[in-house]
Amino acid sequence: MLNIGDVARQGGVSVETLRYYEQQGLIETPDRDANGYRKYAPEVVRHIQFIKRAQDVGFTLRDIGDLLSLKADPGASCSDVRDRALGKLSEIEEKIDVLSRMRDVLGTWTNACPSTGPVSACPILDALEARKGPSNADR
Amino acid sequence: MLNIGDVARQGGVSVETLRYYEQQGLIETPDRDANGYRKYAPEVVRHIQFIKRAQDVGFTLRDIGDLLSLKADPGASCSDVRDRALGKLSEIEEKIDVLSRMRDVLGTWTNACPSTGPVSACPILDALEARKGPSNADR
DNA sequence: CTTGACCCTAAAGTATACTACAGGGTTTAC
DNA sequence: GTAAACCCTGTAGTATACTTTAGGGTCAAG
Repeated sequence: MLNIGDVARQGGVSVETLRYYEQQGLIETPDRDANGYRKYAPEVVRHIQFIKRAQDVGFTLRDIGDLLSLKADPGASCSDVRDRALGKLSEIEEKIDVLSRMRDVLGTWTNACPSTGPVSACPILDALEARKGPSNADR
Repeated sequence: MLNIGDVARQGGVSVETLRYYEQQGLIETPDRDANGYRKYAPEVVRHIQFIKRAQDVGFTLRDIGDLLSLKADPGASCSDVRDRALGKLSEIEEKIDVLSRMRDVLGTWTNACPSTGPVSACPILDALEARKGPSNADR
């Protein structure tokens, strides 16, 4: 059995984060020692790594809670998980699209800038001032 | 002269947003009418559109404050503005890189998923559980 | 002269994922 | 026996860009 500090070290998170995850229902409420200390089975470390890897591919803690429910539900199907992953995939692709458009516009503008001369003749500021650039349909 | 509601409508923002921008120093403090109402010159609408377009290409309000300072500073050079734009450009490219990696991983995983069968045999959950996927060097 | 639309301020709430702080027990090593 | 290192709870703070709420004046139309 591990103390919270052991789990934190092995899982690569802080003890505060562990308590936070517990509070958010992402970690099963651990048993307590006579002194009130949380006592963890070693398996919880893998559980935390699951959470961290899911974050790494873009899932929020809320998403991860869902994923964990599916994981624990014998009636759930693989396609349920796949659906979450596909949903996240399109969220990410949308973000990439938005950012790519920003990149393109900024690229155009910085190329147009001679980088010498006063701000009064700055093509970037001009572009921001005039009705140019992307619409703000998104965000 | 315009009331705040007029400016809001013409600028495509809410009156609360305008008061917020003023509080943040992004809009010059307007004169007040005898009744205490803010009175704006019509030019302020362009100013607000400047802010919104800058947001559209990824600048934060803090960034925009900087940009506005440069714009107002006769001693500032065009290259100062360009530097901000280039800095923002690399921030955006970095974000795109992170997201692209997420997309690639999620794409691989969803392709590997047969989408039938119980969660107990889900390759996506397996991938999250095992030491696979990107390191969390970023975020 | 009243009703609805508009204006004002100041403070608190929203979302996300923690981090930090205050105040206080426990355990381990020397 | 004492000091460092660890554990506990509960609350508040962080960043960003607003939105909402509470409580209260003002203006134009009928």
